[in-house]
Amino acid sequence: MAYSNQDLRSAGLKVTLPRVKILQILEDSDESSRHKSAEDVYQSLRDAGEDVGLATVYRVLTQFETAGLVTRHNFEAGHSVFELAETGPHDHMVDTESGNVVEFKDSVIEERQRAIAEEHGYEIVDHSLVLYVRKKDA
Amino acid sequence: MAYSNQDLRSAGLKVTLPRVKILQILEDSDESSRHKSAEDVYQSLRDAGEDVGLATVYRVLTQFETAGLVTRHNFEAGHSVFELAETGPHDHMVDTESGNVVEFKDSVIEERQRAIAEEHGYEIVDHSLVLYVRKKDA
DNA sequence: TTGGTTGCAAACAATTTGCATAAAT
DNA sequence: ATTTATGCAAATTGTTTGCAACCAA
Repeated sequence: MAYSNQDLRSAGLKVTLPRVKILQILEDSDESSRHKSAEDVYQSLRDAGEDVGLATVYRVLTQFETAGLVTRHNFEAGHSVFELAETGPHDHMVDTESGNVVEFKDSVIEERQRAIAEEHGYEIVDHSLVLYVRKKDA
Repeated sequence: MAYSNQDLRSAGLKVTLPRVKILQILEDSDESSRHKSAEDVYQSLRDAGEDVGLATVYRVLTQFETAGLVTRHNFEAGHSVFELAETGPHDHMVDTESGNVVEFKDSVIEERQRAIAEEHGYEIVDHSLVLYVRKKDA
């Protein structure tokens, strides 16, 4: 279920080299490196010998976000990280020592969130749950 | 249970006008405006006739954070907001239309978080849960 | 052809830092 | 008298924008 050029077209975006390459980079990353900053993506492009400007990386990532292809996170101040949106909604656990990110999903928490918002007369538009964790030493 | 000059001293910080004033501003804000950006604090200072530089506001807020007197949040990219730490751990609901912030606490969610981290061999060091919400139209 | 797209440089916004001066202990 | 803080301006960092050249449709 990888994104295709057709997905770009459907989003009203022309199929250009920068876009295709960036999408590829996001798809090719394994689970432990799904979350990349604009700078990360930019570096990957350079490593792959592609001559794409950093400004373009930002523009494309923002367009992808608008199109719903990627999700932007602000785990920490100062910079955003992006991830492909194909895995559906989920939350994150960030290992404070290794920087690793683990994804998880919990319906109990989801339901509680909904209920709490409702108690206050609200409906949830979006949410962000990040657990900052440390490996438990045996 | 307001913070005092003694708390500043205990944190190894000299009791200076900027620090006292900033602490005061954070304490005097009512529940609906507990969360302030550095710029907000800076404006409050100017409104109060105090001539404190913005750089100092940033420095002091960062020192307060280190000392555990305030907590920094990154609700959205681009800027941080700070709040007094005296109310203990809790989560946030941000009204996407008015910008209002509502605090809440839910032990069911807390327990699930703990359990989930544990399932992965982790212990929670910190966490951030923000619900972006919208008033439910009747 | 032609309107969307890119690269580059300049513009920006939030935050940090260097340094000489000023204030706290 | 010492040590720590402050204000200001300059420097950084992450991100956005203006614009002329460029490329996909």
